[in-house]
Amino acid sequence: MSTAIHMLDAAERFCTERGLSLTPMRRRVLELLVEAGGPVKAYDLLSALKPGGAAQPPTVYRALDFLTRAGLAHKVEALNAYTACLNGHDEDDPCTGSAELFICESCGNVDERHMHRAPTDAPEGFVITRSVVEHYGQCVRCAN
Amino acid sequence: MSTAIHMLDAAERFCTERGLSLTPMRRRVLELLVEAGGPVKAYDLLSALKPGGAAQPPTVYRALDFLTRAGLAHKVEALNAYTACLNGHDEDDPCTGSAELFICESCGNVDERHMHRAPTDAPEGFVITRSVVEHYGQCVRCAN
DNA sequence: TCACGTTGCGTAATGTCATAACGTCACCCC
DNA sequence: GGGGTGACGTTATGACATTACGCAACGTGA
Repeated sequence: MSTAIHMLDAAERFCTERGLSLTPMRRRVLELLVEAGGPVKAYDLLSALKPGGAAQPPTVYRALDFLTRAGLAHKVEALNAYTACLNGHDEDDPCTGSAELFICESCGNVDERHMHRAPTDAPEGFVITRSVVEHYGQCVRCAN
Repeated sequence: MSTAIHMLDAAERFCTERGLSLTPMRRRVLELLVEAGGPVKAYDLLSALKPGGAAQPPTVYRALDFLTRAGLAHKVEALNAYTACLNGHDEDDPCTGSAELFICESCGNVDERHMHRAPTDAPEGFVITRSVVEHYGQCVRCAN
């Protein structure tokens, strides 16, 4: 799958440009997320990392923390899982950290939109710093 | 606070009308959520229930499951916490289960809007069954 | 009236998700 | 070459949630 390689290369460039260090461990975790193509649990990543050095929880959580801070991955709150950011990080469209996720409960696929719109019906004067928006249902393939 | 009592009475009527049984345990948990006026952790509810019979996790989780299914409470996914549904359940505006939450990170207050709008930018043909929408930031009082 | 299914809750144990606290190593930089 | 910093290993623990089993209360229909 060349798209996966492309995404990793893009991530590499993305980090270099910003002085972030995409270490082997972080790159490996991102690679696993990209390969999965959907939400992955932290402990599943942990298992996947094992063959080649016994990894402990903090290792993978630190990597996930870096990736989510950098905008290269998102946490799926309602699943306690993590997914690679689908955005091309090689364009001038860096991920802001507030993505709108569409999660298919049948095939596990995740589609991602970046929120351009602010909620029109926010309480008077409420200042939003972070949003969690996750839609669950069925993608077009599974709905039929 | 008479609003709390009003909310519990409304919940009582809401359940009666629908053949749901708001048992003492469920009522007590809802009461604690209403009193808190913001997100509460399951284990905090558990502690609050203790004096008067040692409660175990399943007890409170069962009550929360009932309340969320009935639409009387919501889970705040990003906090692993629960909050009473602010909607008046005595009007013809039953909670659909998909609320949009505005959570103040300073004072912990939660404001709630019901989503009337569907996302305009959903993937082609995606059928949404459930949405999680949580905005974090500062309410108008804390922002100043 | 009694057998039977259903519902709600008690209880013990366990599973799952995440972090704290500490040490070490490599690197950079003056 | 001392000192700060960042990344990661390691051990232990904390925080959140569920499984599995049992029993009592209640309603229903034979």
